[in-house]
Amino acid sequence: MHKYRTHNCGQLRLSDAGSVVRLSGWLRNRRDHGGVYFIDLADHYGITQLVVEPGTEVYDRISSLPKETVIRIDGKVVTRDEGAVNPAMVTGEIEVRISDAEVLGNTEPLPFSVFPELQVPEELRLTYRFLDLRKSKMHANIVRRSQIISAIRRRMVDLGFVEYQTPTLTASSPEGARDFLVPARRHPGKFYALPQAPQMFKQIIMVSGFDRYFQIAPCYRDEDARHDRSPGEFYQLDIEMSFVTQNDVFAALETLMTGLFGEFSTRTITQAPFPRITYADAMLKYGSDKPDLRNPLLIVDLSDLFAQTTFRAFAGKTVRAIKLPQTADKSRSFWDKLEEQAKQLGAAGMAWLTVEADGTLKGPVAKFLNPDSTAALIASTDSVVGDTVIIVADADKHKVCKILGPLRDSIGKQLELIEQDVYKFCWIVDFPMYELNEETGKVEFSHNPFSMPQGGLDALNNQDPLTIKAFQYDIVCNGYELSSGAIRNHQPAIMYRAFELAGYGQEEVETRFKALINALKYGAPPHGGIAPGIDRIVMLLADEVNLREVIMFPMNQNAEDLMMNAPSTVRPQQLRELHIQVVQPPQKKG
RNA sequence: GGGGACGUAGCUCAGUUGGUUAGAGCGCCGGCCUGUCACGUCGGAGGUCGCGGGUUCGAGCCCCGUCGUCCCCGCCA
Repeated sequence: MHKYRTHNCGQLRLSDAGSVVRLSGWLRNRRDHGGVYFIDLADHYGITQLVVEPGTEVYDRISSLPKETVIRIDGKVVTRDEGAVNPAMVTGEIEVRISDAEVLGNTEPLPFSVFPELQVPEELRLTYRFLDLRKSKMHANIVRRSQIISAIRRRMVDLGFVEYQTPTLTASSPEGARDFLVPARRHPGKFYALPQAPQMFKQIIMVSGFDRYFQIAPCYRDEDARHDRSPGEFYQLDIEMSFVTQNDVFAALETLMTGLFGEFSTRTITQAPFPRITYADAMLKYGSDKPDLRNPLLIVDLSDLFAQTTFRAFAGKTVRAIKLPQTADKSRSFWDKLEEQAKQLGAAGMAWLTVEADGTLKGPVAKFLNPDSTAALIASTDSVVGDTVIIVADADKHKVCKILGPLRDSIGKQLELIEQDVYKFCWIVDFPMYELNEETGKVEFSHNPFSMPQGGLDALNNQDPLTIKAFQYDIVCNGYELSSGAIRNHQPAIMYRAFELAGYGQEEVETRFKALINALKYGAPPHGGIAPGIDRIVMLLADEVNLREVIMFPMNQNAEDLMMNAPSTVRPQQLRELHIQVVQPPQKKG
């Protein structure tokens, strides 16, 4: 007999009744009935119920073991009585009568309950992650993550992609987020950087003639955390393709996503082709470049309607509205809270108007509307009796979006309008190539500087930079930006000009993006790609709100690994070897 | 860097207007129970109310500071 087990804890069935087996696992739970003692023995594969009677030597040995002790048992598989069958367990028709037992691993008192799976402070969970991961939900999430990644690889290969690896010790990238730096021992004062994404590598792979690249790529960015953004590191499904247009990239991703989400979920999934929404449209209708299309609410522009109004709060400003269907019966406090929320988002105020049975509008600003405007407002918001229209105005169009976008999300949730059990995908297209930095007044790249401007060199030479769009796109699912991507700028001449408009001279481009610009000079194919976030995909498919629930060993919000105690100080000798001297920031006075 | 919420037993939480000895459930320890599967039941141990200061006759509760966790803003080409 094997030293530890003949079967695992999820394996035994009715057909095994009568056989003598050996099992090992964690003592997850126990129930003492005086005359009979039950143990739930658990491992990666499942749970098997063990039974032992008091008065035996085995009982004395195991009846007082704490939960989560690792034990090995020998015993006979027996059929459970009809009334004792547990249909919720795959092993629920049998149990194992213990004849011998041995403790393989003792446990200290647990810092929290592994079973039942109660709520535990995040800090404790992360410190004792090995215990947290034993919980069935976490265990299932992590296994699911692995299956999803396997499926992605299989599907990518089926689509004709080949996985290539790229370095994780590379050069600091001049644009983008803060880098993680690694001191170079052999080069005092010089540093490697961990890649924020294999962006230049994957483009160079295309120049090298490999055509369809993918990689489950680790990416490192020194940014602060969000519920959908891990600090430090995360994984992207990095993709790049040669000789493609934007539609070719979309088609590949649509095939992957519908297949993948269909494989791992029973929810309804947007059918390909996914809706294409221009950036400008998305900002107007949803107040966001990552709209949650499960939310039926739309933002409507009423600026023209109020252009001539005597109401100073609206006159000459960007005025936009959301219609809240059948909300006339909402209490005053509902609207007050909503206005408070709008103010916290930066609004000067929020007006609301309810459509009355006689076709008039009721509300604090109704008096500023003549009958014609009233009718126009009702028409443009497509309102009927009992609907309420909320209105926000500001001289700054961006600000109105930043207020109404989150408000739209919040109202959708409050009114329970969010469609459940669906994955709604869309593409956001036609991102602007440049934007104006409000502080400096300078033109800057709004996204990836390597994107191909729509209209090419001609547009760069003859168009107002702020009106140039890029072949730059995002894929969005249920309000989460899964990825940005672009058709790249593969022509050095266009590249130099594009950077010139953003204030970079040719020499500067040569030094900062030396590898890429150099590669593009030696026969570069037109190419483009995208890089969906693996963690976010798994989070959506696992129906989790927080990324940490689908990552085995995540860092906390302060980018600390509480289990491994990272970051940590290092020995002085290590610093000397690396030619590093630590200068502590001045102490905050206490 | 800024804002918000939270911090009471190992865990989840309650704690009234500031008033006697700070409670409950789970877990833990001990007893009882032959069919449970979040078993039931009886009893017991377990507390610097995050920490420091202040107001007060009296602070878990009020004020100031500080630390920690999460969420948000900034940041994320």
